Amino acid sequence: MADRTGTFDGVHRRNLSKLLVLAHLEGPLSRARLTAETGLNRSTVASLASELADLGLVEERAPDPTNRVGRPSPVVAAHPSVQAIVVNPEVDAVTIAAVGLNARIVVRERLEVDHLVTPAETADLVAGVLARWRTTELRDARIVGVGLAVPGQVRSDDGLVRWAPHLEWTDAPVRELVESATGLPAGVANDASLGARAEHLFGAGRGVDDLVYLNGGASGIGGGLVVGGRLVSGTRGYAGEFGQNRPGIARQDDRRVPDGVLEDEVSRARLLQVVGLTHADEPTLAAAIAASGGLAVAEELARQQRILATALGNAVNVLNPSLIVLGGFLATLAAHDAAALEAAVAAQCLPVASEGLDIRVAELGENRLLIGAAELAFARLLADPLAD
Amino acid sequence: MADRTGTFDGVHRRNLSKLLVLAHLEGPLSRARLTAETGLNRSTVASLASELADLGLVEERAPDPTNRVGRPSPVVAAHPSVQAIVVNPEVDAVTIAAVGLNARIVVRERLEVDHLVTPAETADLVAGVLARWRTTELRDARIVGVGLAVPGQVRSDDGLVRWAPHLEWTDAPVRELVESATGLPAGVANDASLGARAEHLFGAGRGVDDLVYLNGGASGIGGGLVVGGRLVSGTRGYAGEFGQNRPGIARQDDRRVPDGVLEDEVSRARLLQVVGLTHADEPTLAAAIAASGGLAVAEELARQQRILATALGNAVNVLNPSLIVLGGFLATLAAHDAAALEAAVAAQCLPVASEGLDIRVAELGENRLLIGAAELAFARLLADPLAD
DNA sequence: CATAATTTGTTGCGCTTGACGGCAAATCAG
DNA sequence: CTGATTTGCCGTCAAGCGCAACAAATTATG
Repeated sequence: MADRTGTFDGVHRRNLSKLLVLAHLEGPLSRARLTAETGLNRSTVASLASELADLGLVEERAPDPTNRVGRPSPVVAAHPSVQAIVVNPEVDAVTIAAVGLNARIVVRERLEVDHLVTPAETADLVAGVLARWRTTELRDARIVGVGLAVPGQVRSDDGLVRWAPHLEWTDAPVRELVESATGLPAGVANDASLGARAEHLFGAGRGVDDLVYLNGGASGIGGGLVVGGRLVSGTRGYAGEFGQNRPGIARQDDRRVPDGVLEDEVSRARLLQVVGLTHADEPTLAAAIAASGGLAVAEELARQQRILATALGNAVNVLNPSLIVLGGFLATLAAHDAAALEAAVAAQCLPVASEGLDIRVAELGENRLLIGAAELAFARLLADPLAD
Repeated sequence: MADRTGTFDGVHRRNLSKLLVLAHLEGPLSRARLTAETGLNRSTVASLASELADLGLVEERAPDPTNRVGRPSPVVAAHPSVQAIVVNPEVDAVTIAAVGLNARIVVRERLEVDHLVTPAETADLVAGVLARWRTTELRDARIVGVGLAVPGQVRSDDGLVRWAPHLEWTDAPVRELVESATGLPAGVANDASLGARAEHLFGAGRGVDDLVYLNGGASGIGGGLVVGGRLVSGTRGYAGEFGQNRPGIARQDDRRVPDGVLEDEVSRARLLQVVGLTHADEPTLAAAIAASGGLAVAEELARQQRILATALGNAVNVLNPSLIVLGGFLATLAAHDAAALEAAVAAQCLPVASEGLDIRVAELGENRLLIGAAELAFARLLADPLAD
């Protein structure tokens, strides 16, 4: 009905939210820091914090021993037993984990599969694992929801997976399937977007308000963008598909695919091929590249960097971010000659737009998607801790 | 010091702001509609509205005669005598106008110049015109600030014009110059960004939360983007420079400039050339194109559409907007064969991303930049009507 | 033309909730 | 052990919104 914005109740809820978000994002914080951070009154923070504690959403612990003058301030921490179940279905496995409100992974299980899982199978797998965990690791946990990171386009309204090419899912109502299998509210989003969110909140993009994130995987390039501190989803949730872009290619002989898209030209498969591997994880590929002194390898790296630089330059012109975060094989590609990439990007965009632009490698490891997906499940709670 | 967010005072200020913004954007509104729109209580709206009236920011008029049952509701309208001075320096002229809080242009004057104006000259021109107006048209006006729309890159922190190539301004502190010449607070921004803001708030993009705006001018292509209902400025304010992008060009012989950018390939000058004109305003160019049955003209239009479609497809992949607004000669280019352009864009981006995508022509005429610039001047007032 | 129905302004009251100030508590410096 | 400093705790205060009852102004109905 009414969105309580503008009323007193709304203020209260927003203040609770603000505290909980701080505890969630910044980790354990003293009450004193919370008052400083929120600008609220000491007494107000005290009452809000104890309200959150009563709700079981935060723990108030004894003060940390600090070496400063004055009365020690109790530490407020997001309650670790408030948890989200997160799911990442892939071609060869389904990873399921539980993530605490303190953003730490509690349990994690990778279920290898010998065939492509269907949406219904995925839901059943989640329900099964959850039922087992509920009697063991998560006996005392309070599970607030499920977040799914899906390699495909997900409609944000209803979580419908419109198309996940590698899983061969089309218009899959996986959100509803998971909700009815588990009895928990679920959220679904594109995996790369969730990676962007994770890197923004907990990784290389901490505290940065405008960033572009690109991840290079085995099957293509995905991404996400943060504008003004908020993850961009677009109208329907399909934003961030950098891999499908067609960047300019200045040298005609740099092109491999006629009318190809970015991920046709800048691809992990081509890197593997040129170093003579068929399958390899990222460290192995990076090592192989570093070890190789071959001209062909150097050529291919330079070619891919040139095309990537144009794509990044385009993004910089349009979005004027202060940071570009590269993950997966794009991190390997960038790390190989970071200065060259930075220079190429700067050369391909408006001079002022690249001022103060930083290009960094993603920090979070393989848990990135899980942490991002947990944000989906925590979103409601964080936005309004009183919304049951 | 503290940003009063989260306190009661903050609620009050936000509510005042909400009402004023509604009156500003939606035009005159009944108090009844305001209560519905804000979700606040009748009595609250009454008190807020009369507070705004006391501040001289809105007028409360007698009810409009409506044919509906029930007691008529007084109409609240943004006060037209609360005004902004707006300035648009160009190569051949400086346009100065006064815009009311009701978003209507009160006075407008185009001062032709026979040389490139300097920032200091611009400031003097503004101060001179303003002084004259203050004794005539604007005798009873309450001028709250100045907004400048500059064709160049403007740093958002301090309004420094980093580079305006056609005006030949470099690192021009035009904001400070105007502020000290007029004694009014001033804001400066890129002209195309302000065009995007105007089209978003009052033009083809009304009510649309995610849109991309591209304007084709004589000297290039500028643009702006709205994400989640907010104009994107980027870290330093340089966002929206679509004209400097390098989109993929599938057919090699479509390229005119080696390693050229979008505005090298998709250009008004090339259109003029192919129809055999040297100078023409937009209607003249459009008429010439429509009149010409020549193959060369059709070829050039199709070529430019192809390249534009790739650039737009890239933007759609990344931003998933629900609307693309085209202005200037890009509107002419699009109108020539709208279906072809839509199809080409859809073919160049992820299928789901173009679902429900609309491509429209800009609605606001030559006053677009002025109305956008007024938003700069009104921003403070609208965000916090009590902030003196 | 009179009465009913409907919508909305007006008024006074109450309640929620954050700010404020005084005091106590807990630490460190010397 | 004393003073300084920081912070928690508690009682009081007040700003401002919701609410409900009533009044006012219009249309619908017979």
